[in-house]
Amino acid sequence: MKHLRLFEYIDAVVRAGSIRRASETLYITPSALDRRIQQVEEELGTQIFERHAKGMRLTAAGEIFLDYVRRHMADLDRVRSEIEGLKGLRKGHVAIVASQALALKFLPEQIRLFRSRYPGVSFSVRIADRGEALKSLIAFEADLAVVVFPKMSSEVMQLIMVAQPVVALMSALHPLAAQPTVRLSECLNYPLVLPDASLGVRELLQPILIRRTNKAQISAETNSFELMRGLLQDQRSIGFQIAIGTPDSLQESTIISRPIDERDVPAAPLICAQLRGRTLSVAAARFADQLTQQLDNMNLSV
Amino acid sequence: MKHLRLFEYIDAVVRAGSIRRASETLYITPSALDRRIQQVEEELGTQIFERHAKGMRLTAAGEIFLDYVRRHMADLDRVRSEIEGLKGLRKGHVAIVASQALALKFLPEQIRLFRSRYPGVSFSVRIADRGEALKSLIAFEADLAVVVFPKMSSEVMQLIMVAQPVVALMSALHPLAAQPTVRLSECLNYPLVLPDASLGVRELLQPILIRRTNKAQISAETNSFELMRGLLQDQRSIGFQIAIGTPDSLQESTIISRPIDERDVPAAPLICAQLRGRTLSVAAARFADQLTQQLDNMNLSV
DNA sequence: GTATAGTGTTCTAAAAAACTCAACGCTCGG
DNA sequence: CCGAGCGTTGAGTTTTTTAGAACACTATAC
Repeated sequence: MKHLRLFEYIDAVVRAGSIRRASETLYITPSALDRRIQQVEEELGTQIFERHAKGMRLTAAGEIFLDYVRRHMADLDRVRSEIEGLKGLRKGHVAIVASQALALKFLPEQIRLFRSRYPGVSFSVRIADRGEALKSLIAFEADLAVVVFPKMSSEVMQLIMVAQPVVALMSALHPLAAQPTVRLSECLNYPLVLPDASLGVRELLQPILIRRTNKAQISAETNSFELMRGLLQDQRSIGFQIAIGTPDSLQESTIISRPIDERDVPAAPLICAQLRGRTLSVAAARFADQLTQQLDNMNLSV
Repeated sequence: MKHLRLFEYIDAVVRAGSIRRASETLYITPSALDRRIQQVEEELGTQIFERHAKGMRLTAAGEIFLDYVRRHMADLDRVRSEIEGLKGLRKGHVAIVASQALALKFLPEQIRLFRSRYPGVSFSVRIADRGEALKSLIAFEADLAVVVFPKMSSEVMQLIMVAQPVVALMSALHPLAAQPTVRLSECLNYPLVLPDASLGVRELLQPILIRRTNKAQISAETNSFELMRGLLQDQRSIGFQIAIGTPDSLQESTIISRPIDERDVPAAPLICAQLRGRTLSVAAARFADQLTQQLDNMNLSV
């Protein structure tokens, strides 16, 4: 929409941190950008930005105004979506930020399912760690967050939570692959490939591993489950993941998962959340419905 | 603010009901107005207005969009107010819609009290009947409503309610003026000046009067308490009002009030309300605080 | 029926706003 | 002390918005 170009300008300047950098992403000149910001400040009767030698920082008034700007932009998206919704959700967009565990299987399946019913709805999915995911919600960059073991804040509203058991990942040719379930102590006999601190699973394992630190041999730490699966091809190493993020054993995968005995490792909370007080677009709200329903079913079957 | 001129245009067209009438209040030509509306409709991909021979009516999509427009105009007011609030509420505005009973004493006192603390805050007060008052809230024309015996809707949020006893009004020279309190049956011996159906007090009296319709002699019905007080100068007639709306007996008023026995007439609910889900401006919120506090004190002392 | 008064709309040109380009003054870090 | 980055300004250009008059349409009154 034409009339909120000004809002996009302000938002861009905040994100870029300076007029000149923002002007590049906006494809306009710094002078034009500067003038419009000055105009707003004049209309408000207050400085929105502190001018600094290396850029612009928001003032207290600017923080208030930025919040208004972002809410306003997100709200217009919702309005457009609702208007489209009058015609049966033919168009729409859902912006998701999610933990890595969901990138392999869960989200692709869910999006495929949703788009089979609503082909006109498009998706943008950003994979991020738990901290960044919630930040994205607050900055109105994402409609929904699906995150493993997040540290919740009061600004974020939890839509559903399911407990996800932690599983051990290994090559199909691994000695432990023959067992239906494994004990954590068995895993410690093999080299471990651990998720790093940015991932939720690690936070669950950490206190347990510390107690047995002399037994465990940590061969690698990574923030990429893809890399982890690659390392497991040595047929010796063992990795960890939550159940929902494991490769589908039906497909010809060389990596398999085995549940870890519940007594050894507690389940990981997986939550779906949105920004508190925000009204989601029709498309996002309906996708959230689908997610909560599917996750709920999953919860019951476990 | 410059960038929401478009919003004001749309709002004005809705209020005026036609482009030409709206263009007069906006001081622009109908053609300019028409073009910008068409531009919005093109950007939204939908008609916002139904074109009718005698004007424009909102479509379903238009209703959604108008709600967005009005919410955001009100929200910008709040944002500006909050920014001013950073400097100690030096400026601000509160728009009130209230029942007639409050126009004589209560609201003037409250506004005087508030402005003694915050001289920079201005007020606009519209006196309206119960139906119109709530409509004003919903149309974002007023921040707060103070109404006698309103029929609440789910869109409106009640901030406080106090029970207001109904009192009889009469000349200071009236036969009943000698008594500290009166019974309703005593009043029926005199000509009655009744508030009309648009006023809350009438709704309380109506079922009681119907039962004694043969005894009561109704000399006048009016929607103006001012007129009522004028009619009472005959030293015979009796009028009705809620306690908060009666003239101050300390001042040299020729009209006095006497409580009616509680067994005869139930108390009238007086409520202060705002639009549900709306965040008030700093000034309006603080005035609402004052109102609820004062009303609450009043409630305890009764 | 037909005139009429109201409506939305389109065409033109003019006014206003937004933007570009080039230059300036400033502050920081090497 | 200098250079790289920053925000800012002035003059000129482009785009957007508005004005004014004319047109097409539809209810309503006569």
